[in-house]
Amino acid sequence: MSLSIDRAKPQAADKPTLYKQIRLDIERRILTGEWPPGHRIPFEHELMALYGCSRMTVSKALSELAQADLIERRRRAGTFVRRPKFLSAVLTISDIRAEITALGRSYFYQLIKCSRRAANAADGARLGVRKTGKVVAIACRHSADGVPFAIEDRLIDLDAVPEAATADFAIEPPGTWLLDHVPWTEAEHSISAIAADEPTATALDLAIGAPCLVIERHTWRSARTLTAVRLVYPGESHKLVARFKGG
Amino acid sequence: MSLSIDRAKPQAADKPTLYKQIRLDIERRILTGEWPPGHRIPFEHELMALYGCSRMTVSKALSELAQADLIERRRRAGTFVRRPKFLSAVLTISDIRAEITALGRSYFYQLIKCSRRAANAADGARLGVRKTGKVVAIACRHSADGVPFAIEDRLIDLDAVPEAATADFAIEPPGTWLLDHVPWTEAEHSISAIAADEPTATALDLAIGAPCLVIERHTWRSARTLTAVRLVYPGESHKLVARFKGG
DNA sequence: ACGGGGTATATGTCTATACATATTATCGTG
DNA sequence: CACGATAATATGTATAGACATATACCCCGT
Repeated sequence: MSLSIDRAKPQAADKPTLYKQIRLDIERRILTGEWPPGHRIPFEHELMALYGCSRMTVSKALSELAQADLIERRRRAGTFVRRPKFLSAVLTISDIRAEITALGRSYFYQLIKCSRRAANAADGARLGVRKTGKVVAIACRHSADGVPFAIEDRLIDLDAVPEAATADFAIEPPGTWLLDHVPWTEAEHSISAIAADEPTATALDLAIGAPCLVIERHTWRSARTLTAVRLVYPGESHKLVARFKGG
Repeated sequence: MSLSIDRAKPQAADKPTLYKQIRLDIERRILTGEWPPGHRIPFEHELMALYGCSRMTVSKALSELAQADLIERRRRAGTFVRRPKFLSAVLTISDIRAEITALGRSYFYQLIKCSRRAANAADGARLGVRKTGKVVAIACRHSADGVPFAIEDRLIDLDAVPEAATADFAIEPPGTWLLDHVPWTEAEHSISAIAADEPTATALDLAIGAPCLVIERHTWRSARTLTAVRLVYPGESHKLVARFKGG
């Protein structure tokens, strides 16, 4: 087909490649609402004619949009704009040390307690494992500019992470050490608010009953529990921010 | 090439398609740590030989992994396993009505206040717009099984969402109406914990000073503010759960 | 009216090939 | 040795064609 040659030369002028143009074009129509959720977007052969390109090219554009969950493709039926299922956001919870130093504040870490022991029933329940082996239990505190920032209460399964037995958590925070040494595949976060009990209030320098933000995180490597951690932040001075952009 | 024919017949036995097998295989090696961050994965021509397929096929597998941010591809240099940037999680905040009914609980919605007015300075600051036009201000309460679940305090920019002037928020919760009628491109969430003040405590049937989880969400469509909402949940009875799985 | 079976059709996967482009490696020259 | 031109190479984009597969739809018989 000579049309492809006609377009091939001025291609140097267009910065974006053809499939990316198509992808962005469709994306724009969806995000502006021109093609609302449920709308059937043109068939591949129609888009071929529209953009004057081969089917593989429009298919590549559509496949990427499908992978990004903006559209849904159904055989024989066509391709449809997806209803934004839920309002979802990518919540980035970085390592606390990195988070504090990124803000230009001084970081101070204090190990409160660190014990290696056989897991008891409570530990087993918290890690979600039946067979109880050895664990490391750590309590520590993170401070920024001398002010308590968060307290951390962590269990590490030594059967899954034997290297943790030799790590020195008096020097390096366990979260930082784990991120650097242990690959993980899945994590689950649970966020809630509590009133500070006496030990928490003392550790965070708050009044008893003050609101605190609690993040509990459970981390696995292919169905194997690695660690469970509970982080408590002063509620009114700490915010989690998550930003989502479509596309 | 006859090799492709050799593989074509037993293909009926293999459930996953060839490129998906390749994709999963590489994904597995990355997630198990066999190929750690920074590792250069085999060149396309090596993978072609390994799996006995064409370059387009391995390219498709690698492109999807690149889109999912598991690998990074550099011309002339090769393809490399990406270092997991941060511990990030996809936080799904669904529509409250959907969230409650999905749990099999009865949903009850109550409009407390709804006024259409010219934006004052506080409204402008909250919406992040300089030029103040008209807004809709809504206060309402969501209940599950007759128990207060969350209170909502929302501003909608009528210049950006003129249809909101005619919607009846006595019948349908504003969050649900917006999700169904207004496309958005960006959202930002901020999560914190507060102590319940008097009106909050009354509305949620809590003691004054009880910890509450607060989610503030700002939604845009291409840099244009649509709505800002503040949701307050009883802190100890509500949890946000975010799950992340690699790949 | 209803259900079953066949067919048309849109997407899904794959091949072989071609040329473009970015970037590294190499080589030659001052 | 420094440095700039040049070649080599891995990925990036695009094509035309082929066959696979799921399924919406029509038609037909009951």
